[in-house]
Amino acid sequence: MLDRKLVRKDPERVRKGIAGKHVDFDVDAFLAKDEEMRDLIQETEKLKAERNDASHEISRLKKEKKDAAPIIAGMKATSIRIREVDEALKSISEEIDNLALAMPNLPHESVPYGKGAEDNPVVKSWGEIPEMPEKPLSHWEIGEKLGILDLAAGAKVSGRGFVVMRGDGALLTRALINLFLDIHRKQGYEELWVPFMVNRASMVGTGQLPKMADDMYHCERDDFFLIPTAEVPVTNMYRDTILEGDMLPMKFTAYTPCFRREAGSYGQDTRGMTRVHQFDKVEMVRYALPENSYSDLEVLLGDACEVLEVLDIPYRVIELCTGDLSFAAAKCYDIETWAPGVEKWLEVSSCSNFEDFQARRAGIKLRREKRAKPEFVHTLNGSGLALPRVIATILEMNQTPTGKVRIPSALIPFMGGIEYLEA
RNA sequence: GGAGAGGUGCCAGAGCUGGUUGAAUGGGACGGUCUCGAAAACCGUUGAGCGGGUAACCGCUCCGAGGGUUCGAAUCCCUCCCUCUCCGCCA
Repeated sequence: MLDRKLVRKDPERVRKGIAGKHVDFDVDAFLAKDEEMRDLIQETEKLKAERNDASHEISRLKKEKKDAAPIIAGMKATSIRIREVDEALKSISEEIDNLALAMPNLPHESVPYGKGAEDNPVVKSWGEIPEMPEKPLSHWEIGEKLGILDLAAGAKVSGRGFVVMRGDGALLTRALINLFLDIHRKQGYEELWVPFMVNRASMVGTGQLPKMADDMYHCERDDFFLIPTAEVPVTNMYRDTILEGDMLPMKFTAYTPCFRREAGSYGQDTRGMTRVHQFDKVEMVRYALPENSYSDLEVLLGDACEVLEVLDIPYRVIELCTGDLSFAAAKCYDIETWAPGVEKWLEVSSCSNFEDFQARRAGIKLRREKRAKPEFVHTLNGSGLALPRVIATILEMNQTPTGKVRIPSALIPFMGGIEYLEA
């Protein structure tokens, strides 16, 4: 959510920011409604002040055993009017709230302007892509050959977009989760284990709702949502909370499965495990002081990159341009690894600064000094990392001419000493 | 799932026979007096959101959430959520 006062005061800046994201939003219609609402607020408040005065008067008269009937009779009309105005006010503020929730965050001034993914600049590259066999196999071919990835089984028990990992494949998943969490703990993140289903307020808090409703799995009976990322439970832990100034910064890491309907992406990545409905991810979430959030974003990005460096996997970092930036983000870096089998860069991490956008929605504030006015915190998060794409990269990048897959050395201790995946 | 108890300010805890109660009292925290310093004691301060105003300030709302009754509700009624105790069921 944006600061409503900012929208009033500097609509031009808001219009520009929204336009940069290529989102359709009528700022003027919003402002018109906002003004209408403020008129109603003033009317009802005036009436209520009247009513409060009369109430005191009635109370006084009754105590003095005097007749209050005339005032009471007079207040009946006022009361009815208050009810009418409040009703109108309620309906218009609901409209405004819905509009406000659909207004995207504004890109940070440092974000390059662009239309879409093709305009995202590469800002960093690390490692060398090793020499590959003539025709590198895709991860699903390797996975099936080694018997560690069973897509048919996944399709049978659940459906398309679900995978079964078996044997050393299952072990690989577990090993990666452990390695990732260990790295983040060393980086100073507090490890959390959180619910995988959350309530509606949490989904609104981090910005998944109402905009992305179609991409979420919903348990209607209990109105629970399967989390699309650990960001949701971790960021919402402090929903409607005023933090003490010295609590910041806070940083958390959590492993969770992630559930996504991928409603808008039919036809993309239809094979393999690079786009599935359920996947595993280790996430980092930071609560930052506003003045530090951008330096924190760089640190967060570095913390995610470190995971790939530990695994000795080459990567590149791209900065999302305005047009490719997600709804809630003010600035975002994606980390991508090369998958020679599918000949694609895979997004294994996304590190974003939401500034106070989520904090406003979720009501996460901080009080710097004892009696200071609470202000909104900044929230950030980044994947560290998304498992299936890392696995795809490892399988494709580390495949040998003899059909084996070399396990990155840092991972071997987590794999019970296994150095190669082989049939 | 069944039975009961309860959800009030930073915490504890009154109020709940409807009427200056945003809320007693205690604790904590902060500021001050006292002291060489500290403790104790004493005095004072101590919620958030919204609207109006350059500001000082003024007004409105909030006692789990949402409705209702009433001139007026923390206080009465209804629905929902959550917590605790007991029973049942269960990994």
